[in-house]
Amino acid sequence: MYMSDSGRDIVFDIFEKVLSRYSIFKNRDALRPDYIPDNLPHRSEQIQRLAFILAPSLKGSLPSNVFLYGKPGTGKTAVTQFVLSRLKMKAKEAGSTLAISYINCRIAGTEYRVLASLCSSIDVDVPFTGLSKAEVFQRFRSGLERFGGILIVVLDEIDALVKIHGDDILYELTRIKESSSGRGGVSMIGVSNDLQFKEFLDPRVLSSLSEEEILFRPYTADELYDILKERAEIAFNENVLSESALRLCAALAAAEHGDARRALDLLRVAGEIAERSNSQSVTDEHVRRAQEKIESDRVWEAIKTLPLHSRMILLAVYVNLKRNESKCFTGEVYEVYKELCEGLGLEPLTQRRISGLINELDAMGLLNSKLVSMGRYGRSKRVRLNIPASMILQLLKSDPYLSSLEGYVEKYWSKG
DNA sequence: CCTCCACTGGAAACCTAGGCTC
DNA sequence: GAGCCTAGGTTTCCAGTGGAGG
Repeated sequence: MYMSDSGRDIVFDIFEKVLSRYSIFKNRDALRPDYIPDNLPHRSEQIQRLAFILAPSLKGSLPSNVFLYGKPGTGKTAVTQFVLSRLKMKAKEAGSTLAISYINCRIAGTEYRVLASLCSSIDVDVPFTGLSKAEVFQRFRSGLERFGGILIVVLDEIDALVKIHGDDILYELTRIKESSSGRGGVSMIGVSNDLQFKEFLDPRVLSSLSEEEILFRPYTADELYDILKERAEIAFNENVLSESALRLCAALAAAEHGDARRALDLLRVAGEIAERSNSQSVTDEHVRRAQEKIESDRVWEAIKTLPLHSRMILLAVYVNLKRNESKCFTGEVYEVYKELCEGLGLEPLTQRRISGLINELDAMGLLNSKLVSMGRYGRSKRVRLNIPASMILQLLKSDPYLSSLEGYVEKYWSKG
């Protein structure tokens, strides 16, 4: 049996400590990103407008399509969920035939999956692959006819879908209204993080989708403070959170384009750090450490989910950087990458593909690549690592497949 | 002013994995 | 089982290019 110094069971010790300790949190869930509070500060205007637009659905007539846009963490999703949950309740009371389908386009990923998820919201079964899009759409259409009520479709992060797959699906959806006979139909709420996104849309789609528009400005530091204060009262026990820590959270998040989600994350993680270090209160220091932790978690999360060849590229960049200092262009990275592949008995991808993957890693912020011209000596991307070397070590250790390269990489570890 | 390097990045073709209908 | 569909990753092909050195 594992005994602590005092001779008691270590595990019980921990459990009892947690049970007996004056805890920091009263309700940690209130700081989670999917928590929808009963009050959304500084968003009453948007809530009222959205409610006003959607209200006709209770009487069986089709609401206008709405387009919500604003930067991440400005309350678009929260306002939508807030209004829709109440709409759902009222519809039940009033006995209206109303269905709501919430789809996050970035998570759904493809047009097909968006369609499939639309189908499932009106109880139409479709396989997750295999059908032509036209077929799925046909099933959706006839399912809708059978359903006979109003379907409110929320397309969250709609910009992600359109940028990759175009606006065909939106065009088809806006046309349903015209072609379907009688009552019922589809009403769309498009939600976009990208303010310039409208330029990607076909004018016909745009005019139909944005019959109404609601703009979400970034929160100011003061507004963020109000939001945090309200949540903190639900989430934390009394006198745990210092005023200055709260201010700091608001200020840090305001500096990052007024992102409320970020602000709440900061507060939650700061609370967790405080709790773990047995502190009685959450201080500025905890908030700063939370800031660092969130950033490094974000990076590690990105690395962890990287496909094998992208990981190899990170390694190759690292090794190449150690090997010959300043010079680090696509060609050299590719040479090192091929060596690593050989070491693992792996068929290397082409340089064209690697060039593309480097661009992807750049977009994720794990690498910095810059196109430079060296005149007579050609044109290439200068690549730099944008993550701490400790992450590379962590990557090597965590991936059983790559760990066999550890010795190879370590040769260059001490250098530089 | 011209050349020519070492790539870049667009486009299309190809491959695989899944799944439909008949 | 043949013949068709799609998504997603990859390869193949190739025209295009900024600027140092001639």
